[in-house]
Amino acid sequence: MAKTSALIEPRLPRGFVDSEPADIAAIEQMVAKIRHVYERYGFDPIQTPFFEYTETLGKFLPDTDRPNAGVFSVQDDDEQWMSLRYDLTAPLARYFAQNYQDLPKPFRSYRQGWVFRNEKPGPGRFRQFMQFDADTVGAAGPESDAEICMMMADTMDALGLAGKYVVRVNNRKVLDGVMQAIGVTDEAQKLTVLRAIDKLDKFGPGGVKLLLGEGRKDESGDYTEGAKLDADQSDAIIEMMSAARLDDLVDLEDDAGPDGFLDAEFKTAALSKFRITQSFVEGFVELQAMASLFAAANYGPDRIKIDPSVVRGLEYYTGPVFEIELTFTVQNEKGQDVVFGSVGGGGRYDGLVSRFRNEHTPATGFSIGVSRLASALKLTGNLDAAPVTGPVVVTVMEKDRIADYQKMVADLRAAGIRAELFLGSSKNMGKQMKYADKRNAPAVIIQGSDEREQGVVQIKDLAEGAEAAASITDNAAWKTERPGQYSVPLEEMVEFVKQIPAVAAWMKANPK
RNA sequence: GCCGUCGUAGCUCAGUUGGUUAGAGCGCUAGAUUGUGGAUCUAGAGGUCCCCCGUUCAAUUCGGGGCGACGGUACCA
Repeated sequence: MAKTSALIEPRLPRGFVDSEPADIAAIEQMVAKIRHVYERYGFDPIQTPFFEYTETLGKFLPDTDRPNAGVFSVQDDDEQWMSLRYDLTAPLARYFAQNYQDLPKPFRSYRQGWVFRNEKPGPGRFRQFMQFDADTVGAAGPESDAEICMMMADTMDALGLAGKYVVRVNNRKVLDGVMQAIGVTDEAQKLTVLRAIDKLDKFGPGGVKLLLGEGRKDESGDYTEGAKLDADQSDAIIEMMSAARLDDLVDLEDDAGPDGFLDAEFKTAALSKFRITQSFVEGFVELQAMASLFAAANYGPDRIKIDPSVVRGLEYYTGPVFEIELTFTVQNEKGQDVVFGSVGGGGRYDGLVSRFRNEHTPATGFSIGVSRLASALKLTGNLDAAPVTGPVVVTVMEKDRIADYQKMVADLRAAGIRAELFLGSSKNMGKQMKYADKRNAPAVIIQGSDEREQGVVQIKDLAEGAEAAASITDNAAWKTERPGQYSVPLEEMVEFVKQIPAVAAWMKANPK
C-alpha cells in the first residue's frame, strides 16, 4: 500500500467549487432564460477574454508587494501586469472605446461569463463566479435606466421568482445632495456616511445611527468607526433613507423650473433644518421620471421600488443605482440563517468610458450574479436541479459479440436516442445494472444467447421497474417477475425504446 | 484584516475524567443470487483522532503556536 504521506490530498483552493451534471444543467437553464429576456429587450451578445491589462480594469496598478490584492494578477513576458477580470463592466468599457468607430450608438450589449475576485468567500460568494450583464452605452436619459430596471424584474420573473424579489432603485445625486445639505463635504466622511446608509437593511435604523455617529460594535466584537456626524445631521440622513416615498420628503411641482426647486423646502422635521440643494433636486427629478415610467408600464412597487437607502459601489456610479434583493431568508446546509446580500445590481456610470476616451460617454447597465442566485436557490430548494437523464445502456453478455452490441448502440444513436455500450471491465450482469441505475439510465438492453437465438432483445424500463418494485419485498420475487422488462424483436428495438416515457421526454427536450 | 464556533473513517457524528485492540449509522467493496438495478442478510476494506512544539512514564485527549472549515464583521471595483 502506498504511504499516505506521499499522496497529494485532492482539494480545491477556498472559494472555488466543482459543478456536477445537475448543477450545470440548472445553470444552463438559468442562463438561457436570462439571455432570452435580454435579447427580447434588444441587446446583443459580445464576449471578452478572462484576462485584461490590469490598468484596463481599474484605476490602480498592482504594486509589486501586493499584486494579487483583490484580483488575480500575473506579469506578462514584457513585464506588463495583467489580471483576471473581476467584473464584466470594465471590459465592456474597454471594448466600446477600442471599437468606437464601428459600433452603433447607443451600443446595447449583454455579456455572460466567469469573473474572479481574490477575496474571502462567504455564503453565495466565490472566488470564481458567473455574472450576466446588460448595458446601454451612449444613452443619457432616464428611460434607459428605467428600461434596465424593468428588464431586471422581467428576468427574475422569467427565472420563476415572481413575488420573491424586489428591485430597489435610488439615485446617487439624492444622497450626494442630502450630504451636501447637511454639510458633509469631506470625501472620506462622505464615503463613511454612504457605507452606513448601505447597512440599513442589515442593521436597521438604530445600527445605522451608530455608524453615522461614533461607531458600532457587532456581536462578534468587531468595532466599526463611525462617521462622527452630530445628532441633527444623522437624524436628517435617517429621515431621508427611511422615507417610504420621496414625496414624503419634499413637494416639487412638475412644471416648476430649477429656480423653483431651490425654493422648495424639506417637509420632515430633521431635514427641514437644512437647505435643499441642486444635486438633490436633480436626483429627485430623475427618480420621479423613472417612477412615472415604471407606473406607465405597470411595474408596481411590489417589483420595482424607489428606496433612498440603496447605495451600491462607491467608485463610479454617477446617477441612478439599483439592486435586486431576495425577499425570502436563506439558510445554509447547517440550518443557520445566512446574510446573503443582493443577487444583482447596477446603475449609471457616466465616467467609466472616459478613462479610455476624452469625450463624455453616458452609460447604464446591470449585472445578475448567476452563481450567487443559483446558490441561494439551491439552498432554498428552488433550483431546478433534477438529475440528468442518463443514456440507454446496452449490456455486454457475450464478450465475442461486442460488435453486435455496438451496432445496437449505433442504431439507437442514429434515431436520436442517448445510448452507450457498457464499457466497464466486469461483465457481471448485476454490475451493469447497477451502473445503469447510477447513471439514471431510462432503460437497458439485454441480449444473451437465448435472446440471440430467438432474434429478440430484453428491454428493461428502469423507471417502471423501480415503481413496480416498491411493492415487492422478496428478492426472489423481484428477480423472477422482472418488472418493467419486455422481450422485443430486435428489429423493433429502436421504436420500442422511443416509447419509453423517460426516453421520449429526453428526446423532446433534446431534439436531434 | 478583526471576532466567534469547530477540526475523530468518503459523509454525519459518538467516545476517550491522559493508558496498551478508537466506535456507530450511512456510503463503498465482495458474497448469498455463475443472466437482472431496489429491499434483506453476511463478510470486508477504509483512520498520522488537522499539523508542529511543549508538559508527561504515556497525548487523539492537557498547554502554546500554526493551518483549515463554517459563520459574523470590515473591504468590495
